[in-house]
Amino acid sequence: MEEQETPPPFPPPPPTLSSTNPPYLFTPSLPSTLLPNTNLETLMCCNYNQNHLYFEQNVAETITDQQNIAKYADEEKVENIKDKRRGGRNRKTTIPRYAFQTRSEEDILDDGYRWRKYGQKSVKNSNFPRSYYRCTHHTCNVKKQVQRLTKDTSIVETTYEGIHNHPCEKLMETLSPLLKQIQFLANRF
DNA sequence: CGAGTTTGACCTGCGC
DNA sequence: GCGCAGGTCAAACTCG
Repeated sequence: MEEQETPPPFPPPPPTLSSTNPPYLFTPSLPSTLLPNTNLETLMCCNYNQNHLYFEQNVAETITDQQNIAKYADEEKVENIKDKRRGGRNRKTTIPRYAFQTRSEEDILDDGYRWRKYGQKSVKNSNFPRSYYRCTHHTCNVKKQVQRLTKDTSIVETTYEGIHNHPCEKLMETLSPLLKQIQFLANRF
C-alpha cells in the first residue's frame, strides 16, 4: 500500500526556544505552508493564534530559574486570593497574566503590537522605574508592565495582562503585500 | 495636528 | 484611621 504523505501541521508548532541563547524572540513567523484557499482573514487568525502559542511558550521557556517559577506562582495565588476577597472571580479565569524576562539593552521589546505609555512609577526595592503600557487598538484592553531588574540590569521583566483581540498590526503590514502576491500567483496557475 | 510621552496628583487596597 | 505602595488619570509637553 502506498504510503500517503501526511500534510504539515497548520499552523506549524512553535519552534523550540533555546534558554541558553538570549535574547528570546517571540515574533511569529510565517506558516511554513500556505493552504491553497488561505485568505487574509485566515492568515490573520492563524498568526494571532501563533502569537499566543509563542507567547506562552516563552513564558515557560524563559522563566527557567526555579525561584522565579515559584515567585510567579506565588504572585498568581496571591492575586487570586485578593480577587476572591473582592468578590470577584478567580483571576486565571478572568484576565490572563503572563510574565517573562528578556536579556536586552532595550527596555521596550518590539512584539509587533502598538503600545501607549500611560504611567511610570518607581517601585520599592528597585533602582529602575516600572512603566505601564496599554495597547493602542481601540477595542483591545491589553496592558503590559515593563521593568528592569535591579539584581541583573541586563534583564527586562515584562508582564502582559490580557490577550489581544486583534491581529498583530506590524506583522500584517509586512505580510499584506506578500499575501497579495501569493494570491495573485495562485490565481494565475 | 494627532499620537505618544512625561509626570505629579489621585485612587485603592492592605497591613499595622 | 493612618501611612505606604502600586496602579491609573490627565494635563502639559514633545515629536513627526
